[in-house]
Amino acid sequence: MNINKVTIHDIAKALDINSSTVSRALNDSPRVTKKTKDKILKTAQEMGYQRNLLASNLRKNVTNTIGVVVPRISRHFFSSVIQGIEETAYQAGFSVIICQSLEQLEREKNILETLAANRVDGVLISISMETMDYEHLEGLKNRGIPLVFFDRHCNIPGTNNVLIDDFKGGYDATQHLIKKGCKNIVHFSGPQELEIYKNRFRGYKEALKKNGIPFRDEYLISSRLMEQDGIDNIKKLLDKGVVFDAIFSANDVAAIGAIKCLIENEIKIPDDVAIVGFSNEPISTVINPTLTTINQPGFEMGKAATDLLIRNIKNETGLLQEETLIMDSNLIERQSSQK
Amino acid sequence: MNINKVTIHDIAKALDINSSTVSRALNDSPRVTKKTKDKILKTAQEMGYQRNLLASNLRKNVTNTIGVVVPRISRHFFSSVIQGIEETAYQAGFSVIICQSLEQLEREKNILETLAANRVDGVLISISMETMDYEHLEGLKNRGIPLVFFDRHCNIPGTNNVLIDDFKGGYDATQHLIKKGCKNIVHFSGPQELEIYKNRFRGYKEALKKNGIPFRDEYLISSRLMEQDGIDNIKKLLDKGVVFDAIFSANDVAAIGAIKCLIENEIKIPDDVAIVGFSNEPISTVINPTLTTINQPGFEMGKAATDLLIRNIKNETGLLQEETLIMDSNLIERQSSQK
DNA sequence: CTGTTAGCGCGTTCAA
DNA sequence: TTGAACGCGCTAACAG
Repeated sequence: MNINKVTIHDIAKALDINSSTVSRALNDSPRVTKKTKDKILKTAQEMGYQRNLLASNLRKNVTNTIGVVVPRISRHFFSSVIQGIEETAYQAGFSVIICQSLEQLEREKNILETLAANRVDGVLISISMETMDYEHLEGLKNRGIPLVFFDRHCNIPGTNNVLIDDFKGGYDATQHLIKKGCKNIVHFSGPQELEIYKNRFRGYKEALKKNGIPFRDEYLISSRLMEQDGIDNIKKLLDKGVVFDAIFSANDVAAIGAIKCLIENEIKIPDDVAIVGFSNEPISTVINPTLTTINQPGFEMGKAATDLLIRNIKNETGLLQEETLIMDSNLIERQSSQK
Repeated sequence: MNINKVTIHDIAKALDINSSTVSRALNDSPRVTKKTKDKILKTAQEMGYQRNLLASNLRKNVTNTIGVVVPRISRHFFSSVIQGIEETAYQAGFSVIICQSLEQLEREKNILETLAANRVDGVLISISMETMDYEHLEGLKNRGIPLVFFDRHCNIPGTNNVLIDDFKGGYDATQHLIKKGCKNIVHFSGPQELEIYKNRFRGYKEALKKNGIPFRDEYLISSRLMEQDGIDNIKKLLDKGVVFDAIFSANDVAAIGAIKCLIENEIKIPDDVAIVGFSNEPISTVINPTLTTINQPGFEMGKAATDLLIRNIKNETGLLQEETLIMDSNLIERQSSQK
C-alpha cells in the first residue's frame, strides 16, 4: 500500500536539519552527536525509511557485491562451494549474487554482462564446458573487475585460479584400491579434452606404474557426463567379458548410470568403488556405506577463492608469484554405521 | 588495466553532441536519426562503453530484477523451481537474484532487507522453517514490493501463494500402494507442525479409509528432516517387530536414512516404496529402478510463480478472487530400463 | 559537530 | 530531431 518514498531529505525536513547529517547518522558516523543520532534513527524508523542502496552504491562507486557464476547450482559440489563463498563473503561484508550458466557459453556471456553492468566488485567463476575462448572474461578483467576462477582452470594473465589436485586424487584413489588387493581396476573417465579427466587418468596410470601393474586399454572407459553413457559402457564391458575387481570412477554422473545398471543386473558391485566427485554424495552413502570416495573440498575451495578475490578487490597482496592455488582432495573411507 | 570510466558524457564529448542524444541512441529511442544512432553505437563500442545499471535503475526507479529466496539451493526440488523461475523471468526481461536462507529466520530477514535496499521489483520466496511470524514479510509488502510465496504457505492478505496439493499427493501415493496389493503401509512423515506433512498424512489416512484399511498408530513415523532420524526410526520399527509390506514416505531426507539402514541390514526394501519429494531423485533412480515417486513439479511451479509475480509487478490482473494457486503433483511409476 | 554545495551516471522533461 | 537543464537518492568535500 504505502509505497516507500521516504528519503533522507524527508526525514531531514521533518526534523528541520540537513540531509547530510541524516546520512551521517544513518551510517553511524562518529561526526554526529549521540543525541541527534538517536533522534534521527528514531524518526527514520517511524517514517519507515528504507535506504536506497542503488543511490548509495552509485555515489560510492562500490557495491560490496561479488558475482558467482557456476554451471549448475544443483550440483552438490557447486552448492557446497557456494556455501563456502557466502560464509566468507558475508563475514567480510559482501553480498553475493549467484548465477548459473547451465554450461552454455551464451548464458555465461550474458551473465557477465549483467554483473558488470550492475557493477559487482569482483567475480568468482567456474567456466562452462563450452567456454573455449576467453574474450568475454578478459573483457571483464580489462574493465577492472577482479576475477578468480575455481575448479575449472582458465588461463588469463593477472587472474587467480583455485584448483583441485586431480592428479593426486586419481593417484590416491588408485593407490587405495591397490592396497586393498585389487589388481584389475577399471577406470571410468570423462571427456578426454578436459584437463580434469586427463589429470585424474594420469594419476591412475602413475599409481599402476608405481605398483608394477600394467595399464590395459580396455580398462579405460571414457564418456560424456551422462548417465546413459555409463549404462552403455558398462554393458559393453560386461558383454566383452572383461574381468575387473574394482572401479575407479572419475566421472560421477556416468558412474551412477553404471552402478544402476549393475544393480539391475544383480551384479555385485566391487566392495570398494572409489568415486571421484562430490555430486555422487547421496548415492555413495546409500548404495554402499563402505564406499570410498575422493571428496572434492567444495566448501573450503569456496572460502579460499573468496578470500583471494576479496584481497584482490581491496588491492591487498593476493597470491604473490604463483597465480594458482592447488587444493588437496581427501580420500574418505566411509565406515558402515552398523559395525 | 583500463578501468572503465566511459560514460555517456564521454562519448557525447567525443562526437560533439549532447549526452541526452547518446542516452536516447543507446536505448534505441525512435527519436534519433538512424545515422547518428549508428555513429553513437559505433563509438560507444570503440570506447568500450559499459552502461551503469545502478544509475539507470536509480533514475528509472525500476531494476527489472526479482529476488528469489529459498531455504537451500542444493535441494533438488528448489533448484528445479529456480530453473523454472529463471526461464520465465529471462523471457520477460527480468534478472534474478538467488538467495538461500538456510532455514534460518535471521538470514531470511537479512536477505529481504538487502533485496529491498537493492530495490528489486518483486520477491519469490519459500519461507524458512523457523519463520513463524510474518512481520518482515508484511514489511516488504507494505513497501510496495510484490510477494509471491511458493511451496510453503504464508498467509498475508494481498499476496499470492503457489502450492502443491499435498493431500492429493499423499492420497495418490497410498492409493497406488493399495492397488498394488499392499496392506501394511508404514508412513514416514516430517514435523507435524508443518502443514505439508499434516496434509500428506491426511491424504494417507483418507486413502486407507476409502479402502477399508484401519489406520495403525505404529505405522506413523514422524521425525525431523535428518537422515539420522530415519535410521533411528526404522531401527525402532524393526526392533519392535512391526510387520509392513510398503512404505509411503513424505519425508525424503529421513527416508534416505531409513533406506540406507535397511540396505546395511540386508533387509529387502519393499518393491514399491513411494517417496514424496524431489530431492530423493538420485536415490530413487539408483536404489530401485522401479521405485514409484510422487514428483513435485518444481519447474512448473517456478514458472507459475514467476508468471504471477510479474503480472503483479506490472499491475496486471493476477489471480482474480482466489489468492492461492494449487498445483498437482504427479505420481511417476518408474520402469526398469532393462525389462 | 553541522550545513552547504556538488556530483556519481543516467533518463526525462521542456524548449528549440 | 536534438539540446539544455534538472533530479533520482545519496555521500564526499569543504566550510563554519
